[in-house]
Amino acid sequence: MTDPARTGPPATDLELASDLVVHAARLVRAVRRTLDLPAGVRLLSILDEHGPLGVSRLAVLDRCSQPTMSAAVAAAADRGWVDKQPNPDDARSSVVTLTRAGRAELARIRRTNGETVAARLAALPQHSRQDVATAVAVLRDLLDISLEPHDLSEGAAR
Amino acid sequence: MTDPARTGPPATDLELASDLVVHAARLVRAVRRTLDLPAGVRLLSILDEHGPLGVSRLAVLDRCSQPTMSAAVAAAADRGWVDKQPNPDDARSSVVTLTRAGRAELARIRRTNGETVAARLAALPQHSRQDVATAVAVLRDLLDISLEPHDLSEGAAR
DNA sequence: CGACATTACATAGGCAACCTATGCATCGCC
DNA sequence: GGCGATGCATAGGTTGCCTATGTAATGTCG
Repeated sequence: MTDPARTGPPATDLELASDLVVHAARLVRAVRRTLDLPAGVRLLSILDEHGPLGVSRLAVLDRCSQPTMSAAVAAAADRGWVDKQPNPDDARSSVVTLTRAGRAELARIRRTNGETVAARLAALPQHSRQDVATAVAVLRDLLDISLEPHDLSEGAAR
Repeated sequence: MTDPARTGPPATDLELASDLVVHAARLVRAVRRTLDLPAGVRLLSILDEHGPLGVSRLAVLDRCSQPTMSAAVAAAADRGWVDKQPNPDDARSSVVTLTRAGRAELARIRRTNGETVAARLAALPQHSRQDVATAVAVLRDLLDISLEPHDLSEGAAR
């Protein structure tokens, strides 16, 4: 298994953190190849989590640029997954809402992808369901703190 | 924080597995934006782990197509990170080897990326080092079993 | 109330990473 | 020697994402 020529087994915090990213990248591509992972899924996922939002705020939450999110919203709107209306309180901004069809599409993708991944996880006796939850939590929290600390956190609540 | 309109909090195995992929995708893009994550890193990482290999085998290990790996190898060879020689035992195939410079480059990227990610992880008191190790293991093992079951698993070592 | 910075979004243009399809040379085998 | 299988390269096209920039609406301030 181990090759004597390798630099060293992943042991340090640095290698661990680096490996986290590398393996995440591999997983994403592997999923994109075999399953169905359009970029718009993340948009639907955010709207499902946070409710209606404007484009810029969506971009921040997805850690992408505003033009990228504009395109994603336009594409999703074309397919009827989201509804984009001008904000009545601010003519500059929009309000993007998850439609019923979008919710169904999100559920469909979650189901298909989830089934595959869950099946593979089930074949790994060394990893409990709790381990997967831990992995998800690590990834999520890792991103949360990489945002601007004060402004974007759901301005609706206040 | 929670919005009453949302479909539901991630609870089922399916949603958990799906969220794993979505969050992984977000992390990868977030890292690509701020840090340095050229595609070739994965190639170097594989060579570091497994030692010299041919292009097709590398592609399988990285879960990418063979042409993609051919391009990655060519790019890495241009920069002196790998050495590509014809296989003396089989004129069809090549043997790609990690050079000293490639090893150094891999160490550099692991250091810079690792420092950033590790620093952010350190700012998350709710996640232990063990949690990160768990996350890495889940991602890695998840990919291991998605391969052909018998042939490619470093047939050399055993 | 008019000038000016700020904010929210759209558009233009381009690049990087991948993929499928296909061609070519070699190897294994009968 | 013919023939399928294997290893790799090339061609062509798609997706995803970025920076730079323009435009319109909003807040601010003299």
